[in-house]
Formats: sequence, C-alpha cells, structure tokens
Amino acid sequence: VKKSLKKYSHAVIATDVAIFTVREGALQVLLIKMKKEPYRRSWALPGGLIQGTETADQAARRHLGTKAGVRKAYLEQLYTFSRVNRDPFGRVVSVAYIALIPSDNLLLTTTDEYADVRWFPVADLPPLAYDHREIIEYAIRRLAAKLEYTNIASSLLPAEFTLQELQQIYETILGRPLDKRNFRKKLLSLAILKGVSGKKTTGAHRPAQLYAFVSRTPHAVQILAP
Amino acid sequence: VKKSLKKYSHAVIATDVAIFTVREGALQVLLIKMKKEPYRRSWALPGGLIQGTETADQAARRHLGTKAGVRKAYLEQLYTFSRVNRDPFGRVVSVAYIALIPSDNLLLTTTDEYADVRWFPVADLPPLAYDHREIIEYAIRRLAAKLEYTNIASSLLPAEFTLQELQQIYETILGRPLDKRNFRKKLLSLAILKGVSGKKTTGAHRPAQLYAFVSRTPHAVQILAP
DNA sequence: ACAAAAGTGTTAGGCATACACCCATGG
DNA sequence: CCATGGGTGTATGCCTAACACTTTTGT
Repeated sequence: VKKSLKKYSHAVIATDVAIFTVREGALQVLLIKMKKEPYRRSWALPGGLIQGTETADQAARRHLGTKAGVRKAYLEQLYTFSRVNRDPFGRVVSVAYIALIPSDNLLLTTTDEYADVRWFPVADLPPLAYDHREIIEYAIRRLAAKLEYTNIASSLLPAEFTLQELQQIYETILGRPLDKRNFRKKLLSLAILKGVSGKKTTGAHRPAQLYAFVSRTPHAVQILAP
Repeated sequence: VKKSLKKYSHAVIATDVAIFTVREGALQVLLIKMKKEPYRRSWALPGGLIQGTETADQAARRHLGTKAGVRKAYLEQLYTFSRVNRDPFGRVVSVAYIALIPSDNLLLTTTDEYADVRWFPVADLPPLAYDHREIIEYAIRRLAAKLEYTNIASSLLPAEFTLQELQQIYETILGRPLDKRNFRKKLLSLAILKGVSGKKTTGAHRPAQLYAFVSRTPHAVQILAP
C-alpha cells in the first residue's frame, strides 16, 4: 500500500523552533551558528528534519534537546512555512514552533554538537539563515497576542516569582509600560496566582512577596483588556 | 546540491481545506465523497498533494478550485497535522486550511471530478476519512475565536447584506443569541460598515437596510467583548 | 537617615448589558 | 387590519485607567 505514494514528488519536512526567554529586561531568542555554506556567517533557529516515525511535535521536542540542550519547555506549533526556495539545498517545508523557557533554566544551553549557541535580544538579531527572521517575527506577534488572553507567561517564569518579575515579562514582550497598581489588582483578581511563603530580597529595599501560578497548564484567561 | 537531501526520509505533504459557509441558519462545511478503500463510505475534506513547485497556500487554492469548484474564498492556514498513521497509504503530513465563502456563492460546488460534493451542517457530520473530524473541530474553534476580534465575517457574506444577516452569522457560529440593539450599536460604532442605497424586502414586513463592509481585507477589530 | 523598590485605594469615565415599543410592509 | 420582522434609546453596573504616598529593607 505504501508503494502507491512513491510516485509523487516528495518534499522534505523539517521543523524549526524559536526558543524564547526573558532576561536582562529583554525578550531573547536562542540561535545556533551555521557551519555550512551558503550560511556560514549566519545564525539559525535550532531545528532539523522530521523522521518517518515521529510527529512534528516530537521532532520539535527532539531538536530542542539535541540542538539547544533544552529539556523542559512550553512548546506550541506556530505556522508551516513552505516557500519553494526557502532552502537552497532543495525543497524543504518547515513546521515552525514556539518554545518558552524560564530564565532560570538558561544554563543548559550548550551542547556537544554545537559550540556556538547564544541568546540574542530580538531587537538586535544577527543575519539569519533561511526565512528564520520571518519566523521569529511571526512568533513574536503570536507570543504578544497570547500573553493577553492566556496564562502563557507562567512558562517564562520559575515556579516562584515576584509580581514585579511577572509584570516585567508583560512589559518586555508588549513593549509598553503597565501601571503597577492596576496590574496587581487585575492579576490577583483572576485567581490564577497564589501567594507562597517566603520573600525575595534583592537589594537595599523592602523584600518582595513570592507568588506561584495555581496551574501552569496552558489555558485561556482574559488577562489584559482588548 | 539538491542531491544532498535525497538520502533523508521523505514524507508526502498534502493540504486539506475546510470550506465553510453559513446557510439555512447553520454553519456548514463542504465535503466530498471518497471512492477508494478503506474510506469508501466516508466523506472527506477536499485536498491533495502539494507539488514541488507550489507553496502550501497555492496548493490549497488549487484544490479549492479543482476539487470543490470554489474560485474566490478567504483562505487561512489552520494547523499542520502530522500523526504518523493518520493516512493508511503512508506517511502524509497535512497542512490544513480554513476557507470561507458567502452563502450566495454556493452554486459553484459541483465539478466533473467529483460527483458527490455536499454541504453538511457541522452539527451533523457523516463519518469522515482520516483525521478530518479533528481538523474540522479545530477549524470551528479558530473560526469562532476570530469572529470576535476580526472582520472575518465579511468573507461569509455577499457584498451587500442586512444587519440581521450579519448578526445571524455571529449567532450561528458562536452558538448563542445576541441582543439586536446592542449588536447594531456596537457594529455601527466601529466604523467598519457603511450603509448602501437599497433595501432588501423578504416578506410581509418592513424592508431591511443594506450594508457593506468598508474593507473586506481581513484585519483585526475588537468586535465582541471578551 | 537615606535610597530604592514593595505595596496599597479611590475616583471618573467608558463600555457592556439588559430591556420594550413603534415602524413599514404584504397579504 | 393584522402579522411579521426592522429599527430605535436609556439606565445600571462593571471594569479600565489615571494617579501618589507609606512601608520595609540594606547601606
């Protein structure tokens, strides 16, 4: 039965993953340095081919681990990019993904396979291979939109965090300042956070109460006004 | 150069299109009847393979014409489905699309290639081939969500329409009644509609004013409250 | 004591919601 | 003249947005 498909033109299916975190007050994306021409000078999203025995999701998760050293992450399919000449090596259709990790997971990023793995602020990207700039720009738009109506920010924070840190996630990705009092009022009224015992002291000032998400399972919540 | 990809496992890439319209007070989807086993008794979304020289978008639009006889339609990529055994004939990854057409375009649906092409209310679907039920359910969720924050309803209506017809699109897809006065107030306040000369008479009662969308280009507008 | 971030409440205005009657037409 | 859907306005409550001072800590 499988034979019947052989006669059709086959393309190669790959997956590319835009891995984001927020650190140093900026939204950053993880890139790996290309070794081969014609992209020797370029950086690229981690990714690779989808094998015959795995789904696109599984392939994305596999490349997340082997190419970027990231084990646990929020992962969501973004869009499928299929421009005919997007890859100079041949016809490659790419199923792109967004991954989010908390900034305290950052240590795991170097692997044997790729010496050059680095975070770049999305406002200051190097030359990118393929259509990866387009993918990143699309991913940022999706991320900003989802921030407003889901609890997706939980995937960018450690288990316990301060309200200030949560607010900074929003301000960084949305690119606008938010009123502290209104932000706290709104977030606390949604009952998606719970206070946990303990405070975080960061300098010569009052320590901040720690909070946690009641559920870190992604789901829709109207967090900011339209 | 192209040779270098030959060694990798190749999958076949297809596209499936969920074509929707609203008629007879119901959201309906266009299905075609399968001829081959093991899906002889089943209906399926129109679709087919993506060729080496076309993007997924182009393939979707091509199949829209050849398989379903639909020429002009709103078209949007939905999601890529990649379960390993979703197609019994072999590894086929499908890039699924949503298409929307106005209910006055309905005549074009029969083609030579497929005798059996029919609209089905989404509440009453026949047995479906592959994972097409899953695709349709996902498409409906996306459609309902986009109705609330875009002008996508314009793609389901003829150029000129009454406010009642517009409201029915919303009520049908969202599955809940809307207050007539509030709906009109809101839609007219958004300045996305313009009144056009002429009225539509449909029975023994006052004729309804005709309206048109100022722009039928899809874009975001907050139409209903969160 | 001072610098620096944490934490807290009120007010005004806009928007969504709820709700009932008159209008124009065909039969 | 009656049945049918088209068309309209107001009042209430909620939520958003704007805004400034006190508290707690380290140095």
